[in-house]
Amino acid sequence: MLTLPFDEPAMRPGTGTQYGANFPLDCVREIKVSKQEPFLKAADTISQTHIKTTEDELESERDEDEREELGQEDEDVDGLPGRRRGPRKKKMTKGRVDRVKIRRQEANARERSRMHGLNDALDCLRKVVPCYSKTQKLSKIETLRLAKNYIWALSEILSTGKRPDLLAFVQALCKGLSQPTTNLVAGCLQLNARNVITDHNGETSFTGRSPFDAMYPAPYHSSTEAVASSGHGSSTMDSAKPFRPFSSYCSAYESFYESTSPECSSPQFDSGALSPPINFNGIFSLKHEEPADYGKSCHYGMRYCAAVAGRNSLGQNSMSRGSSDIRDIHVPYDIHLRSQFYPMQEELNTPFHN
DNA sequence: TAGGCCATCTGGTCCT
DNA sequence: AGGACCAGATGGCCTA
Repeated sequence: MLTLPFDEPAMRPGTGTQYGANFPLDCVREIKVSKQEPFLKAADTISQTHIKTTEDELESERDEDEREELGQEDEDVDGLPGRRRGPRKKKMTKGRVDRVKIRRQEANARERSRMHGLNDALDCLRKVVPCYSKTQKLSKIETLRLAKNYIWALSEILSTGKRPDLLAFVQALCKGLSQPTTNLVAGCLQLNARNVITDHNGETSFTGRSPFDAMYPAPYHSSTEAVASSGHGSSTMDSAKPFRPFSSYCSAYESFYESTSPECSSPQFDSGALSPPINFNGIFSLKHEEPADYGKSCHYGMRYCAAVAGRNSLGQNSMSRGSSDIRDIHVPYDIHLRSQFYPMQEELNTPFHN
């Protein structure tokens, strides 16, 4: 018989709600110990403790099943031997029931593992779209929508080579997002969230006094102030703190287009007291600071930077504004510093290559 | 308390 | 046969 029968307390429904009613607690302990492929281990545990240790017993049960199929099942349900139609249905002996249960648990473990992999990938995606926060994560669907909008918006910038309207950029990001997420993104980008409204069709619209006022509602606002002025609750304000503030996008944006915004040219900004974490989501970055997950994001960014670096002499600050040729787009950030990281690149990308 | 989001289980389908 | 993938069902948690 099985070493851990299903009528054991550990296997009863309700004893391990996090891992499902039928998931053995021993496996849970192993799962918590091992972060890598936890549920494969769990499946192994099931396999080894339930299958390998009872191999002989199962073998004998298999023989028993075969005997039943060959012999006893000749007497069909009607009690009329030799008169059965359709595929012969195997009788569910206790051994077969147990094996089905084990297979089901293994499949559940694989499914959990698969979903965890999917969630991990989604977490990676959250880190490379605007508005990343460890404390207040975007939902799955909003992450996908924001990523789609972000790709679209960046593609527009690259294809046109023109300075896009900043508000339009944010509106493009928020298109199709729920109002709470729109508020969140607007807060992250230090826009007045009240001015970016999502209608029933998911279209974003501007309702502020003027685009300039919406972007720069005060001589200089910290991220929390900007969001607080939106009147959309302190939760957004508090949660905005760990976000990358828009000044990071703003500075990259301005460096890209050789112009300044009132916000970023403010004395406080210049003083460095509010030195922004410079990251354009791994695509552009300045030299000030590397995010904690730089190694992950640069996997995406470096490839792009390398492509640009191969065509342009980095360090030049000229840009042919309005050019539609991507080769003419100059990225004036310290990408050359990034190129110094090339020896590290393989190391950084190792997890991805594995 | 309703609704949103999520993790998990489960059975079906497809592919190797 | 077994694994991957998918979608529906279900229950828990959280928030407005």
